[in-house]
Amino acid sequence: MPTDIPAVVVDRLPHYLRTLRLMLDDGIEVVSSRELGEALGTTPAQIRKDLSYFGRFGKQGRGYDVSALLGDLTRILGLERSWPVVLVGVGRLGRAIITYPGLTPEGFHVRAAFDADPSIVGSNVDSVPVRPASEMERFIRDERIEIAILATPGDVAQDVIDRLVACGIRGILNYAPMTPHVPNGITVRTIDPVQALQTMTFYLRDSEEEEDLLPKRNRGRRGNGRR
Amino acid sequence: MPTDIPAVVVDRLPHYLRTLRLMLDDGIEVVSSRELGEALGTTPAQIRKDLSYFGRFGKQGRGYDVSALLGDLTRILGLERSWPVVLVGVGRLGRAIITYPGLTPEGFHVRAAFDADPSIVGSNVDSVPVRPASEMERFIRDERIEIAILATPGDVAQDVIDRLVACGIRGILNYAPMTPHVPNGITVRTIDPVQALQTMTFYLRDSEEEEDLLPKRNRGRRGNGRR
DNA sequence: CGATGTGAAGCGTTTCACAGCA
DNA sequence: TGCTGTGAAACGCTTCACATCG
Repeated sequence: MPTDIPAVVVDRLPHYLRTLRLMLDDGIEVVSSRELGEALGTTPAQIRKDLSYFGRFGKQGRGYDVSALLGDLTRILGLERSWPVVLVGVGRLGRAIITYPGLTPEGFHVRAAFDADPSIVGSNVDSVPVRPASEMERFIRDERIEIAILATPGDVAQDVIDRLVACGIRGILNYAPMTPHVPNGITVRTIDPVQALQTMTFYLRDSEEEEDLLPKRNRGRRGNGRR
Repeated sequence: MPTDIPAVVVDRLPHYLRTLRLMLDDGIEVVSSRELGEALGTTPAQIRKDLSYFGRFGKQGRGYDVSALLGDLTRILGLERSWPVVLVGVGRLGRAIITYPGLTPEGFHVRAAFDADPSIVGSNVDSVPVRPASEMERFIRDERIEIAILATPGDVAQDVIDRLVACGIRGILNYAPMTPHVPNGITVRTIDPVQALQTMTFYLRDSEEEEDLLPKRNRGRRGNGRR
């Protein structure tokens, strides 16, 4: 398996996974890169090139065996096993994340949640124990946890990130609206709905003028959001 | 203002905004591209190049006036006004989104929520009225709403997207775990924590072997997640 | 002198086009 | 014949390096 895969390629693999599962559920056994591309909104060439980074999975003249490719991608992404995670910050958002039923079926198990507020420490959220922030490092080290979900306010997020990294966390799913700084080798993904909305408004900016049917100075074609 | 801006550039502007606000709060009046780059985890060159797509905002020998640049970026992104949005799908996730206090201060106002379930139609979530899905199109058209937040189950999401697009929605913030298909000119941003986690596991995949201190065949440097 | 704005170079990703194989 | 896998071309983004100017 090649040692340097473009990050954009890795980012697309979960999409492939999801679509292949749907196809398997529909009883589709073989799929061509053209068909997969249509389902995913990409080009056949991109799918073939992406997969070629990891090996040769197709049968010429036929396409890809859905079930086999599903298995291969699952293994490539490291999803044949389950992953324990911790959550930091048990506010409104943190609770919603713990309660979200989509993580467990994908193999991500929230083992503990941490918060600085003594009034909620000791309680349970959806059977996940809330522990004091001071015990965070020990728990992560003892349980050999590598993934953390961060749902604290933005102003303490960087401190928490530094602590997480120091005790062995290697992947952080960040819900705090801030710019995370981490050393090389640590993967951070930030989920930020406001940021997403703020990029959309750029493209919507002055559309009301167009809607008013006033044929002003001809507005040039503006780039649209990808996908 | 140029008519074709790379999408990656637009995606970064909200980050710039956020950081500039923090700097303004800290009383910083002037910032150089080097300082901004450090705060953002990018290079000075990228910031200068990004900004250059929209005009000339800096003073040579000095840097950028924080407050002025903030205003310019706010205008560029179309954020000097507030944006009405609708939410579709009032399940656990939909409620969490409505309840999330971060949208309103940024100027995004959820005007109505829609759901097919008659048992919740007519209720309010955090003072947002839940209306029947059948009234969705009329409401969007009457109120001239351009942005929708989608929080339905994945299997109905594409149908909803088609309806949204048909009645004038131009930007969709998609929380459904699926691949959205939209015509050109419609902006979709998908928020998918599972996808984010699944890309992280790729980089963590076989780290336990390394941890076990068994000096196996030398493992090459593997690419890490950007940022 | 210090920092911007920007052509041009460098680099990474996507697309093309076709050889090779079932 | 049909579709994969893949070098090579095309494209787009990032980085460089410097002329320019307060």
